[in-house]
Amino acid sequence: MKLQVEQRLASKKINPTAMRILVLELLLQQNSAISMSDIEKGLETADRITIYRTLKTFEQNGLIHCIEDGTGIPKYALCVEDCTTHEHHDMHVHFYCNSCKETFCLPDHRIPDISLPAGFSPAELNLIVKGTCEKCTQ
Amino acid sequence: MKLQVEQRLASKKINPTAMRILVLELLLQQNSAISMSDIEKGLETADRITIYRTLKTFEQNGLIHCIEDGTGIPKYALCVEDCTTHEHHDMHVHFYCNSCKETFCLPDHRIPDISLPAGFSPAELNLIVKGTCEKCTQ
DNA sequence: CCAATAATGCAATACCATTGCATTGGTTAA
DNA sequence: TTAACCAATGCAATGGTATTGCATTATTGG
Repeated sequence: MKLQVEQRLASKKINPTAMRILVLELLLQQNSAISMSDIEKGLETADRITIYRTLKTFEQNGLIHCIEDGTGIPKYALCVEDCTTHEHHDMHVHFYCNSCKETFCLPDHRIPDISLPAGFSPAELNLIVKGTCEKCTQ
Repeated sequence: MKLQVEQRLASKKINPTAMRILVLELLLQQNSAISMSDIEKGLETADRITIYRTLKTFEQNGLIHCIEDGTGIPKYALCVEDCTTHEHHDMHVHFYCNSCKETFCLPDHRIPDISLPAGFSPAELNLIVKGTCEKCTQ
């Protein structure tokens, strides 16, 4: 278990400190994207600023990606294994549930091509679908 | 001119006060979505809180819509004429230019249908395309 | 014209991101 | 083993924005 976590950090060239292992373990347990304060609540010992910098480090090294789901509060989720630092730009769909307020990555649902007006060249796509999630529909 | 502005307010059941006319006129002049502080800078006399509440009123009455373009700073733009309060949810594409930092509505470019996993029911779509805009491409 | 209601402006609050700086901890070289 | 270095951490402080309370002013309806 812990070994896998450390390997995952190492594969992204991130020093496996105690704090980073804790944060990564917490992220691995999630099935939805979580905010900085979620992480702060999930860890007894941690200082907000340390978590903030830990997430920045993870993001820069392509371990996680940041999602702006329209709430104004950034959420974080693990990238898929093979995403590289420069190309990990959320090319999949994110789903925000209006009921449980959770944000899900839908990595299998790629964003279809959009036709843009002449002169507009796209670099990055970010599609937020809001609605009701699987759990809350029942 | 001013008459048209007042009529537009009246059609959304918004009392045409001096401040609201000024803010709406400013919005009519834009060809991109602007933030609250943009409006504050654009108007000599205005108080930040009044603008804040004016925009909330406009939004509630379906005169403008709010765009979360991923910067964390909400932007506002006029809705198309026929949009109703409950159905004015940004079903078109927004474009954020990484160069000039402006946010454009592309109302003619509707978002294609997305297939979601079973149980997920969409209510609202929000697609932000980031890249380089017409002006900055040249 | 007056009373009721809505809108405004000021002050204050709260929240979150971000940075500076001092301290800790772990690794390397002498 | 110790000294020196670099990365990581934690505390304190700052800055920006959203948001609310309350008193004042403007607007509307009778």
